[in-house]
Amino acid sequence: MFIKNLPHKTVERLSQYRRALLLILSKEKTHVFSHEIAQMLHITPVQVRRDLMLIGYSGNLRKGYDIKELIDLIGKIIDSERGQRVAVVGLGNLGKAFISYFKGKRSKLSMIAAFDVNPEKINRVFDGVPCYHINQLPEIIKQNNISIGIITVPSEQAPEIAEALVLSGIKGILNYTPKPLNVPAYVYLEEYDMITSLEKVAFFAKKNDERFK
Amino acid sequence: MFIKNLPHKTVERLSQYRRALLLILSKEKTHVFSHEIAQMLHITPVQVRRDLMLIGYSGNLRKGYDIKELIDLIGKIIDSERGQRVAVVGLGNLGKAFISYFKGKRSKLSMIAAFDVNPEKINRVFDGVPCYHINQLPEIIKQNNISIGIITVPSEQAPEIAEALVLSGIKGILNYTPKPLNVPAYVYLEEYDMITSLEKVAFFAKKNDERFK
DNA sequence: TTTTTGTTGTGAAACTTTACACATGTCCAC
DNA sequence: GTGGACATGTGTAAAGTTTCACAACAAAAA
Repeated sequence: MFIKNLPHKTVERLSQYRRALLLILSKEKTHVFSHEIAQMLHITPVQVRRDLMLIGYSGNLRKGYDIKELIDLIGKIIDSERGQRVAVVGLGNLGKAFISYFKGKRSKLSMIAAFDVNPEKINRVFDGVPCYHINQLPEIIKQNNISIGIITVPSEQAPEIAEALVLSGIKGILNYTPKPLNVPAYVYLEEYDMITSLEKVAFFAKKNDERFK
Repeated sequence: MFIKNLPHKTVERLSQYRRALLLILSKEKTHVFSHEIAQMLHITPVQVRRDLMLIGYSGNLRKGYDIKELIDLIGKIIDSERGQRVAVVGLGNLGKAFISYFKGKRSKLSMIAAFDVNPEKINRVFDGVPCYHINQLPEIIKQNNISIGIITVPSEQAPEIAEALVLSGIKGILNYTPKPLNVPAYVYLEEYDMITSLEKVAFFAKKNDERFK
């Protein structure tokens, strides 16, 4: 399913809508209003309607949106039909956290492999995900047609990991190290830095505090 | 130090500038150009200059920006003079990851406490941070004047934790659970959802892949 | 039948963030 | 000194995102 140029923020919210909707779907409740979705995510109803407009979904004027239909439509848009396989590089606390969070979430995304250098972790299975030595990365990525890589190694090693991932044919990278990475344009890169978001919270908390004093 | 309404994105970048600058500061290199900073973070030089303009910092036309001065100025703006104390609620993999990431980063932020319900973790020290039972949260938060809380508990428990944090006088919350929280306006709330960002990467990776095919 | 109520869908405005374009200034080379 | 090379600082435009305001409409109530 194709929608021309869906905004980044809308894509994020669609993922959240779907998860929220899955939680409230039941025999008794088959429809939902924009203000109900909005309330669950603490955003405005207009925002919800605008997002749904962008994906071309129409609700019922009196009953709201058909929950099941909407879940399916979001799936058609954000999921890949054939599914996508994911690997975590770096099985430290953060890598493990990701795998645990992921577990049980039914999804078109499947966590296939983890990589590390620690001999105690290699060739063992963590929460259903096998861990390999980083040397095997190209081989495993290619064999299993893994298209998404999550980098949770110490930041000094992030660039070489990214390069290895790119050379192995990865399509998207989620980088949790503070080291900004360089990848070709055909690889989608998302960077997230925990320290930065903590410093941001600290800044606005301080500011809020002054403002409300 | 006060700057009127610094944009959110600028605050995030300032935190990143500072970290990048700390890495390159040395006897030999005392100044830096906007395009050098830009290159390190993979953004445009104009963006860097605009951010520095917003915080009122002027560089030297020929030598660029004085690294040390700039680091100090950023500190004056984003740090709180008296420092801020941080606690992690939920000492699972994610909570541990946060503490480890944090360790060693000199900063005006100090990680003071962790909370959990698992008896094996309570009253032990992880990476220099003591872990308490969640029942002790209000007491410890108040006694230690902790102003920032990071929530890394299972998502069902997030709302009650948030409420406890707010009642204990917290000023900012960083929520890593997918459960959107409700907090009063005087508490700054930042939400980050790992699954959503993974689904986002998956979506744009898929799209990129189609585009470059 | 008519009015009231409450919802969706959306053009247009407002706000936020980034990029362009270029005036200004400094140093170096000649 | 005069011109060239190269930075900074910034008005303004552009792009991205959210919100306002309201038309359109369906069902229930009067």
